Amino acid sequence: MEEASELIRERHRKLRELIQAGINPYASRYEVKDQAASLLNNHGHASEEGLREERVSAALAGRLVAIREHGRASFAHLQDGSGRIQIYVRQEEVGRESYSLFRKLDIGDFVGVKGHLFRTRTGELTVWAKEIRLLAKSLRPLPEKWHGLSDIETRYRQRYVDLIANPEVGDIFRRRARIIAETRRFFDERGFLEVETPMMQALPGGAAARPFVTYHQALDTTLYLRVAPELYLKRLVVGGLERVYEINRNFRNEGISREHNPEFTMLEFYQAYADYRDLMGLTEELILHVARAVLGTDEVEYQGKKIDLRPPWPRVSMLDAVAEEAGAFPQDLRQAEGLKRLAGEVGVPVDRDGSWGKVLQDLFKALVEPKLIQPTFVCDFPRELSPLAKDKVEDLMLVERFELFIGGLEIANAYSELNDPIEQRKRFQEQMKERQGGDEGVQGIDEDFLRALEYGMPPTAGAGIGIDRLVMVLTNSPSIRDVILFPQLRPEKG
RNA sequence: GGGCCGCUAGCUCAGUUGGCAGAGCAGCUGACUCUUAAUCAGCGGGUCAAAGGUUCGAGUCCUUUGCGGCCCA
Repeated sequence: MEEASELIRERHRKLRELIQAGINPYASRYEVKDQAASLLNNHGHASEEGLREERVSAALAGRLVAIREHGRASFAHLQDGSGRIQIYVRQEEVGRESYSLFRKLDIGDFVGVKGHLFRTRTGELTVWAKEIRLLAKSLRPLPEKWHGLSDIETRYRQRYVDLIANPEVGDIFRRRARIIAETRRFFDERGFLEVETPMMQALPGGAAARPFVTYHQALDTTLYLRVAPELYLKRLVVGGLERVYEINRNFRNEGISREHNPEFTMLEFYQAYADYRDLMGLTEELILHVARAVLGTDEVEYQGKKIDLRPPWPRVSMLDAVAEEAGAFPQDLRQAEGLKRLAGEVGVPVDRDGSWGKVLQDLFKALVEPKLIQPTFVCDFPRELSPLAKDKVEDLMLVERFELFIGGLEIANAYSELNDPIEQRKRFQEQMKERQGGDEGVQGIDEDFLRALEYGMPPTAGAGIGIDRLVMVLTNSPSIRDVILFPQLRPEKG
C-alpha cells in the first residue's frame, strides 16, 4: 500500500476506536424500507403539523456526504441510490454512547438510520434519527463538497469516485441503459430475434479493422476478438432467421480518440427481403422511437446545436455531397485523376497513390462530414470500399450503401447485402490482393461464410449502429469516454 | 506517430522578474441541541508528476521521460 496520508491514517484511527467499542465496522445487512427520493416525493409537501400528527417512520441506508456538528446534536446528509436526504441526530434521542460513536463517523461512511420525518425550521424534510448504525467504514477522503471531482483522468480511472461526487454521471449511464432497453423493445416488437454470435473468431471479418489477437490453449489456435458480427449474422439469415439483431461489444485494435474506444458497443440488424432504402426508414423510426421514449422529445441539443430528429432525413449521394462542397460537377469526380486534381485545388491532402474510392472518401471526410450536424443519410459508396455490399444496378462503380451522420458523428453504416457467392468470392480476392500491398486490417477469405452464401441467402439488408455514439448524441456528451463507464486508458504505473 | 496544453496538500485551485510553498474545502483539538458552503477559536498537512541540466539560488528556465486532454495523421 502507498504511504498513507494524514487523512487516511486518521480514518484508520477511528476504525480502530470503533472496533474497540465493539462495533462491527462492516455490518452484514440492514433492513431498508425507504429511499431518500421517495420520502422527499411522498412527504416533501406535508406540513410540519401534518408530519407531527402522522408520525411517518423512515428506515433508510446510504453514504454520509455531509456532516454538520452542533455540540449535542448534528445534521448530516445521507445519499442513497435515489438521492439525498437530511438526517438529524440528537444525543438526547439516540443516547450518549451512540452519539459519541456517531461523532467518530466520517464523510463517506455508510450508515443505516431509523426514525421519523419532520420539517426543520428552514423547511427541509429531515429524518429525526432514533437509531443510527455504521454499516461500512470509508477509509479514504472523498472530493470536496462543491467543486467535486473534476480531474478528467481521475474521473475515468476511478469511476466509482466520479459516480459518488458527480450525480449527473450516474444519470448518463441510467439513460444509456434505457436507450439500449428501448432499442431491444423496438426490434422485439417488429419480429426481430435477438442473437449472440462469437466474440472470439478464427478469422476476423465483417469490417476492415485491425483485430486483437489471442490464443486458445486447448485448441492450440490463434483467435481474434471480433471486429464485427456481420458474417455470423448473415449466416443466420441463410439459416432462415429472417430478422435478427445483436447488441454487443466489438474490438478494434486501432487509435483512441473522442469518438473511438478499442471496445465499443454495436447494434447490428438484418432484415431479409429488404434493401438499404428500407433500412433508412427503419433507422429513422428507431432513433425517433428511442429519443421519444427516453427523452420525450423529437429535438435534442448536441454541443450547442439543435438537432431535429423528425423524419424524413435528407438522403444525399456521396458524389453529389462532395461535388457540392468542392464546387464541382459530380460527373467530373468519377476518375481518380480528376479527383486528385480537385483535392489539390481545394487543399485537401490525399494519398497520391490512392485509388479512386479512397480519394473520394478522403475528400468526403474532409469536406462533408464535419458539416453533417442534422441527421443525414449519405448514400451510394464506392464499390471498392464495400466488399460486402451489393452493386447499384444503375451505376456499377457504386454500391447500395449508406452511412448516417448526426451531430458530425458517424452513427450508422448499412447496405443491401451482397448475396451472390461467386461475386462475393471475387470481392474477397480483390481485398486479399490489397492486403499484400500492405494495407492492414483487410479481411481474409472466410470459406465457411462463402459456403453459407452458396446455400442461398435471400435478398437482405443489414445495418450497424454505434450505440456509444448514439448515446453521446442523446446525452449531449462530447467524448465517447463520457458514455463508457471504464474507457480504455494506459495502465497506471506502479 | 506529429503539434499544442496540463500535472503544486485528500479535493478545487493560486504561486509575480528565478529569491521563505499558499488559499478555500476536507482533517485534528476545543465551544456550540434547527444547521445546510453551519459558525467561532486554535493546530497540523507538500517527493511542486519523475530524472537530469543551467544558476549563489528552480514550483518557475532548458532537456528527457511518464500520464492525461485537445487538434492533426
